[in-house]
Amino acid sequence: MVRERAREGDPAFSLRRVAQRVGVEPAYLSKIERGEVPPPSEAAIRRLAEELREDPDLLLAMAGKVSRDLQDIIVRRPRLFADLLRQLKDAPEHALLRLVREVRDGDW
Amino acid sequence: MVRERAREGDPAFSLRRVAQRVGVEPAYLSKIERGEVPPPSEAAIRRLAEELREDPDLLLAMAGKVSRDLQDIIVRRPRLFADLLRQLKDAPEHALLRLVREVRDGDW
DNA sequence: TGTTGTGTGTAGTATATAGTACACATGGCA
DNA sequence: TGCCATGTGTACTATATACTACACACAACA
Repeated sequence: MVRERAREGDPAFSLRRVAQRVGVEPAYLSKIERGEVPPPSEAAIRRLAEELREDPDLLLAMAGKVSRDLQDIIVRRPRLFADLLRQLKDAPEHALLRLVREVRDGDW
Repeated sequence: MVRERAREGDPAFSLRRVAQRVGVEPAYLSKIERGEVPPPSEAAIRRLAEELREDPDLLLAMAGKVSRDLQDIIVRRPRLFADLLRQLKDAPEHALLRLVREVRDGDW
């Protein structure tokens, strides 16, 4: 579903070639793509993301996972970030975007 | 380290009694407390937290884990929350507290 | 028409995770 | 001093995770 797009016209993105570059067995990648097996490790997902030029956080999310570095951020100040996330859980998209922008630009 | 405090003077918080109520073997709880084994499952940590009247997010964090419900919040909008968390990673405590408060009070 | 590349089915495996079961030494206290 | 509760050491185990290895059917193409 992700690879297929890159594959259009480019044989370098055949399942076998990608699997080879990523370092997993073709049969395994095939099963991953069809959701026939549970998602691979974070490390494998990261290599896959790099190979497909996709956002690792996005691919990890598709696998129901959260990047270890993000988990570590939360783990260091669990109550603060737990509160924040649960409060933002159902916030509308535009509000979140604004918040991210404001925090980034430092005006808060 | 957590249980010990509750234990002061209260024999209901002996390792064996707590283990019994939480539903794990005393020997296992002993090893957990001394860090001799890897942290238990999220479910076991939650039962332990309830028994000790501690914040589950805090105990999970001590185990290097992040609550599944928080992970799910991120997984639903990975890019937004990934950005936000990484930007807030090194933010000073007071700034984070203010942000949490502002978001909670709705003035943003 | 044979070989080359494609995706996939089946079977097996190494390692990690998440514990249990039981025995043992120690200290209080009746 | 016999008993009971405490915490802990050793040995084992079931299940999940994260894959590999190999065989197979199909399509193109030289």
